[in-house]
Amino acid sequence: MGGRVGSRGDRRATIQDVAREAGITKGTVSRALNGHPDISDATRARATDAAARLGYRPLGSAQAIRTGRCRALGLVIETSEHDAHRPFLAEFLAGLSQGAATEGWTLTVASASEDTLGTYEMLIEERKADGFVLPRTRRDDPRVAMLREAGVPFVLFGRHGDPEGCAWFDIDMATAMREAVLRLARDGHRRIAFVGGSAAHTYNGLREDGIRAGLAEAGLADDLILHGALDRDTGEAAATALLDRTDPPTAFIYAIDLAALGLWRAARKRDLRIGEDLAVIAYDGTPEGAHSEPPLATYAVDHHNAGLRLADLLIRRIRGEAPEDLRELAHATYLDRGSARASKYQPTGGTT
Amino acid sequence: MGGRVGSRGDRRATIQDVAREAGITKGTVSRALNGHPDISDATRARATDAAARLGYRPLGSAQAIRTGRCRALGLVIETSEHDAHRPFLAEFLAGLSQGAATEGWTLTVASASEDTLGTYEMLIEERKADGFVLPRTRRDDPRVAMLREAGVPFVLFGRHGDPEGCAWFDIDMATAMREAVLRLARDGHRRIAFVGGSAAHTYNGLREDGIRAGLAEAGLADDLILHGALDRDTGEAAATALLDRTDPPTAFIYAIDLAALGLWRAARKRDLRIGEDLAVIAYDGTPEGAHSEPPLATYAVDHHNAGLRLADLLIRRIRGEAPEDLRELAHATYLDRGSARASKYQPTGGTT
DNA sequence: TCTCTTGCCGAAACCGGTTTCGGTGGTATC
DNA sequence: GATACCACCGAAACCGGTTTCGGCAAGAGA
Repeated sequence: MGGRVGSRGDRRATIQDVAREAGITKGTVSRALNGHPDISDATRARATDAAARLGYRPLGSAQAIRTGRCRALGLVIETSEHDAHRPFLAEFLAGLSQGAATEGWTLTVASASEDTLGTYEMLIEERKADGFVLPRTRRDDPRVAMLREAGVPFVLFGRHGDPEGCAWFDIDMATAMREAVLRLARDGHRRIAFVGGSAAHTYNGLREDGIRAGLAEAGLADDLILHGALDRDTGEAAATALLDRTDPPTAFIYAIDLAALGLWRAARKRDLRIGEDLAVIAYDGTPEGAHSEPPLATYAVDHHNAGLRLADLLIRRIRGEAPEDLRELAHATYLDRGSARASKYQPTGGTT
Repeated sequence: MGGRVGSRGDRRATIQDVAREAGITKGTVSRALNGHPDISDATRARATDAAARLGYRPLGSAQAIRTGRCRALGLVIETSEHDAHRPFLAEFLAGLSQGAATEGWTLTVASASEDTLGTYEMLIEERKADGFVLPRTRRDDPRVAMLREAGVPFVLFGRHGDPEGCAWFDIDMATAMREAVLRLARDGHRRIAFVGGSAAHTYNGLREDGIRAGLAEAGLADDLILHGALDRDTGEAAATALLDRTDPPTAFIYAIDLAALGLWRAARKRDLRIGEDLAVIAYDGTPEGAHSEPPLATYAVDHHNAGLRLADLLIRRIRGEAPEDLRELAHATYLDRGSARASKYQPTGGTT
């Protein structure tokens, strides 16, 4: 069915077959196909033609043993992490492997529950990956230190405290959060709370920075800032703490969608209605947000694209480009949904 | 830092180094380490000792070129699939790669948006995987036909219409669904609906079989069966259609959690309350189900364990065990939550 | 016309393993 | 005591590529 034109039975074509077909030696075929300069155009054409005729594709492991490159990107998923990133994993993986595939690379996935660094070391030692994508970067990330010292290429999804030697792709989340503040302030809110996530991760500081910038720009107080809300339960707890203050917020910004959904429960217990008494905007773009009542306004991240870009950046890093040239910042897109409004505070509605 | 004891500088130890260290030839080391019978115990001990001293680990790609095995499991995720399985992907992947790791294998992930079979063929052609895990099996699955013909080992997560030559791991979902029917019937429900998912996939028929068995056992009619509910919207549509009948159901069983959540909206529009006027049980165990009001009763699947088992089965399949010996059926665990009750129909409550 | 480059390619070594083949020494058999 | 057999290991081929090295022929310069 496939229609392979193997020179001999059903075996896959080897470089020897190509050499025979083209009437040159296998060494020459190798150099021709890999673009070495000391091959004439005519010979190169004969090699590529013969390769195409036979459907030749070099065997990755065979090249790996000489070149030391296996043309695979590594990704280690940490099962101990809180699962805020779970919903995106499929999109992200698809983007990564698709980006790798366009260059003929593959994606090697490993998981680590405890000894994360050991997992990386094993993959390096056994040459299962030429470089790594590091998701969920921490402010001071041990993986960065380790890979830096080992001289193994890597690219961050997120940023790092010390960007020296780091290539990265990230979302301009500070701008998004600043925008969120200004958006709510424009609607008349004067008491805007921010509920952050994990303090150890870089995203949290960056989002807080944006919040503080927005608050300053709007001339509002920054006394309603909390952290540590990672899921629905902790998000509810944070909301409860804030709503119980003497001068409670009328609007919330959450660093994480899933945590924001905890506000619904906290609000119900106090007979406050989101979209009327309270406004809330979050960040991530998880599918669940679209199904709450009212739906959750959020800054959505395109994780498929993130995977695509990270694969490209990492491959270029492995090929030797300078990390300083491999840094990209993309934007989150605002999904304007019901939860962002609080009719009590709308210009058309009640008082300020 | 790592403390490798490489015989020469920082280079990783090769089989030559081990041979030198043990005072035997590299061929003998290879045979000793791979358990060939024609090696004396004494020599084998010297080889393993030397290997341990040097921290030797064979280079996968080097073995691959001779043995034809790369010691990697392949997984192709189809991005075009509806995203009912997304929430589990992280757990599932973790299980798979962990299961692979225990045998020293790795997991190669690729994605396919259109040409799924082509993706498999490419991975086979380039020997990026020794076998495949096929998730979301269809009743008549083209991947099975292709891999069967190509002679490439595979293992199904789910079952197949023609089990010939198929190894698989699956959940005994028929029993779960049958139990669900009996559970609801015991609570006094006489009108029990079943809302299935994708008819092309095997899971749907198996779940329907269980439902019908349960209905027959309870002596109830099977006129409330619908299919095609894959997400919240289609789940709501199915619920609407059923509730609008002249003799509507008082209890629902959904084949998919996510679809079951669509019942909440349909019920609200009719002023029916789940946990009071209506009972619902679903299947999957998605995290979202725990946060609805009332929480969704469901048969939860341990996807991490599924990954673990599938990795083990596939590796054994690749090593040559007969597919008939590589079939496992696990059980879903019932999460008894609020949505399963309908106080109107409880023995303590109203009439039958 | 002769030498010196230079472009281009073949031959062979090499990468790190696995596998085949043959030979050695020791023990059992006649 | 000669032969057959067996357990065991060294030597070398092999897997499918890449890379080094050297030589040949053509063109440039004297």
